[in-house]
Amino acid sequence: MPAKVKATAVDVDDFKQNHLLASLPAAELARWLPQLESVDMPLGYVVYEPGSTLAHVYFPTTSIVSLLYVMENGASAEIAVVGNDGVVGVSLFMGGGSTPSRGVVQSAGRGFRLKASVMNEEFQRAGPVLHLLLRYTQALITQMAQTAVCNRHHTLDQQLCRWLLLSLDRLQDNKLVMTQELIANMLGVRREGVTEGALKLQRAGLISYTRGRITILDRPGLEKRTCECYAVVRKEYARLLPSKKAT
Amino acid sequence: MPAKVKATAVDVDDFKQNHLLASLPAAELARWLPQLESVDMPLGYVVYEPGSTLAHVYFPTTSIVSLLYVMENGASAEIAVVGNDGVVGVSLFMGGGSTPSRGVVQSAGRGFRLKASVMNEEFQRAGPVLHLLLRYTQALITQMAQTAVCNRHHTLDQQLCRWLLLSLDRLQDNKLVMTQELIANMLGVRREGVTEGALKLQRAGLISYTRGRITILDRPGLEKRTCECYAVVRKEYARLLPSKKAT
DNA sequence: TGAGGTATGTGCGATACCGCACATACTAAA
DNA sequence: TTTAGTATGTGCGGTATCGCACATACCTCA
Repeated sequence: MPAKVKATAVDVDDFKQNHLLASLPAAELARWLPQLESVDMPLGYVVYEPGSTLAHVYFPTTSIVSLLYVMENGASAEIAVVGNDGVVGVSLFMGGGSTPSRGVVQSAGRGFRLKASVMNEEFQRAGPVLHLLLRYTQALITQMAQTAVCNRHHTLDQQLCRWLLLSLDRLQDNKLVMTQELIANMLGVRREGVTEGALKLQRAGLISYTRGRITILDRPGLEKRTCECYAVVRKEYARLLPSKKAT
Repeated sequence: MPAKVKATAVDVDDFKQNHLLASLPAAELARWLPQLESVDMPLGYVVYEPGSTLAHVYFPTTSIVSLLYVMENGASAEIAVVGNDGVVGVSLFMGGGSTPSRGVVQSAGRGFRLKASVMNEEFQRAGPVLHLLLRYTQALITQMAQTAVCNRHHTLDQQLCRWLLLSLDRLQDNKLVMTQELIANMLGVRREGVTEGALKLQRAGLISYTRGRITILDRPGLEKRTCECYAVVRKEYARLLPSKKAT
C-alpha cells in the first residue's frame, strides 16, 4: 500500500472536477483554496479506519472511495461509494468524528483534502457550505438505504450491474481497473459469483474485460438489467445536488 | 388506518421520554415547548410517504417508527427504526425535504411533533440543537449501514434477534405487539421464515408469544444469538447521543 | 355455541448462492 | 523462453431461503 503523495504540478483548476468543490460560492472558495491539498489516492489506500478520528475530509476528483464495513470474520460489505460527486468523511462535520466503517480507494486517482479544523471552522459559519454538505449527506443516506434494500432483495447479477453503473457515473471514461475478486469484496459475495455474472454481461456484449480491466460497452443495456435501486439513487443525487450533467 | 389524534390530557413532562427532547438546553426548550404537539401514533400510521414533503418532524415517546422502502413489486425492507431515542424526518433539516422511503408506525404509542417551519428556524440558529440533530443523524446512518451489512451476511435467525433487540431498546417494557407477518415485512423475508425463527427462540425459552403479543424472557440470550450488527449500532448510539441509560 | 377471521405451524420442490477444489489462461519478471 | 504468480472459468455438493399449499389453533363476535 503506497504512501499518499502530495501533488507537485497539478492544474489548480482540477478541484472543479469535484462537484461539491465546483459549486462553492466565491467567498468560501477563496477561504478554502489556500487550504486545499491535492493528494494522490492509489488503489487500496485506506482513507480512514473504523473508529479512528478523521484528520481530513477528502474530495475525490478522479478517484473513487468505497465505504465498507469489515466484519469480525473478515467478510466485508460496501455501504456506499463516493467519487467526484461528494466528500469522504461526513462523520467529521456530523459530529461523531469517526464511524464503524472503513474508507478504501476502490479506483485509483486523485483528490483534494482539507484539514479537519478548517472543515469544522467552515461548518460553524453555518453558511451555504453547511447546507451543501448536509444535502450531500442526505444523498449518501439514500445510497446506503438503497444498498440495504438491494442486499435484501436483488440478485447478484442485478447488484453487479448497479455497482458497475455507480462506479461508471463517478469515472471520466468507460473503463475501470478492478478485478472480479475486488468487486466480490465490495458486494460481499463470492468471487466466483462475480465471474459468472460478468460472463453473462460479457456474452451479452454489455462489457468486456481482461484481467482487471473492465470496459463498459453498452450502458443502456446495463441499466436494463439492473434493479430499481440504481435509478432511485441516481434520481436522488440529481435532485439534491448541483451537477453539470443532471439526470 | 385511524386518523392521528391530538392529546387532550397528557402530562406535560411526557416529552422528556424522548431522549432528544429531554436533552434540549433550557433556552431551546422554552422556544419549543409551546410549539410541541402531542400526537397519538397508532399501529400502521404512515408518518410520511416516499417523495412527499414533510410538514412535521416527529419525536416518538412510547411509539416506534420504521423507515422502510417499498419496492415496485410491493416487497419491502426496513432501513432503520426510530423510537424515543430519535426523530423521524431528518430529511427535513438535512435539506432534501423528502426521501424515497416511507415512515410507518411499527409499535403504537405516542409522540410529539413540531412544524417544519419551527424546526427549520431552529436549525438556522446553528446552535446546540443543530449539533444534537446532526449527531443523531449520524447514529441513524450507522444503523442504516449496519442494516445493509446484516442483510448481506447474516441469517434470518440472527436478524430476527437483532430486530427484537432494537425494538426492545425503544420500548418501556419487555412486551411488543407485533405479528410475525409484520416482522417479516420489516425484515423483508417470508412470514414462514419468521415463524420458524420465532419457534426456535420460543423453544429456547428466550421469548414467548401468542397471536401478535411477544414477550422477551431472556434478553442476554437474544444478545448471544444475534450478530455483531446489534452491538455496533448500540455502541454508536451510546457514543453519539445523550441517554439516561448509557451502554 | 358456533362461525368466521386471523395468526401460526408444517411440508415440499425450486433456486440462488456458498465453500471448496481445481482447471485454464494471461502477464510479467527472471 | 521459461516460470511463477495472478486472474478467471468450471464443477459439485450443501444450505438458507423462497413460493406455494394447506393444516391447525386461537380469538371475537353474533
